[in-house]
Amino acid sequence: MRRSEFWLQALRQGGYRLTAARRAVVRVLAESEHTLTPAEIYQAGRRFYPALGLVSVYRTLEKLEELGLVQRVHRAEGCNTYFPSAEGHQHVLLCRRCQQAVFFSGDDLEPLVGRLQAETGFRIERHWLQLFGLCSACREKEEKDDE
Amino acid sequence: MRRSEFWLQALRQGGYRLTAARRAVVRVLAESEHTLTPAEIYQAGRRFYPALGLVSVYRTLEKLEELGLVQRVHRAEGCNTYFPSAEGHQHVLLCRRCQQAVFFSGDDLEPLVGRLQAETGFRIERHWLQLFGLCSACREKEEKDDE
DNA sequence: CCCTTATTGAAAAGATTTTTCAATAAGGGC
DNA sequence: GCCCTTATTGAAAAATCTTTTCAATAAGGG
Ligand SMILES: [Mn+2]
Ligand SMILES: [Mn+2]
Ligand SMILES: [Zn+2]
Ligand SMILES: [Zn+2]
Repeated sequence: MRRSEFWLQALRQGGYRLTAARRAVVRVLAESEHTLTPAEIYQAGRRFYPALGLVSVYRTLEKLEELGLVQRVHRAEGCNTYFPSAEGHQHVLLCRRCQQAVFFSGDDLEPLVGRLQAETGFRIERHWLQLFGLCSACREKEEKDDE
Repeated sequence: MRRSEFWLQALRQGGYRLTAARRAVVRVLAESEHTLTPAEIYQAGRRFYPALGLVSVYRTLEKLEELGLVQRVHRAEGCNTYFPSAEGHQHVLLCRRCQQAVFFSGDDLEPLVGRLQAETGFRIERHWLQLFGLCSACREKEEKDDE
């Protein structure tokens, strides 16, 4: 099943109605390979549903986040971009130029977490890990710019 | 040398004047063990210098960040808290209840980064790592609340 | 002790997000 | 299919947070 269909179904099961506004937001974000701001989702969404309001973008994001389907992605330049949530324990690798986002897994923080719990007395409950760099397409473009 | 003295000296060397507003911000943030918002710095700063303006807090944070002395700390509840910068390669462990922040080092992400560069074609340049939990004091308080 | 000018706080402006509200339409029950 | 209830909508207003403007002030080199 496509991710957007799954999201629509999850919204329904969460007791929410399926509206044109929600369909537009889901269509834009569920299939995106890039993190998107509310304003970007709004712009893109209006191509599918021109009456879409920015308020409904915010409201739909809120519901998708609550259902665990969407996550907020923070960056140095701004903390209001959104992306489909990881499935299972994954984090994102982000291109600083084009905002492409790729999931990865396999961080092995257990030893570190264990050691720090012992040393600091904290009970460690969660962690954020994000990797930043340049995707291969942007690396080529950047080299071209340097000439 | 105390961290606040060092910061004042660094501001001077950066070509900035030492004013009462800057001294107040430095005094509050340099010795803090907790991440602080601009509004919290403003409130605390006014106890040392009642004429302090919120604008000067923002402007001082901007300079301290530019000099690499202060870093912004992001959390789920908000992305506008500040804390002294790590020295060398360190990250922070944060208490979700009292905002206490503790530096740590020793994350070993090299193997992961190497593997992902090969797999994805990204050139990975930096990473964010933050650990969240409960400090020991807050753990006790939370247990008491549960009774 | 000047003099230049960086810096200040207050107020205004900008940017982003949330709330309010009357109109609309989703979708369960018939 | 057709109601009827009420969740949802978009526009406008309000609330928040941050930045800019500006005339007054004070830092600090000479
Ligand atoms: Mn992990
Ligand atoms: Mn690290
Ligand atoms: Zn890229
Ligand atoms: Zn704590």
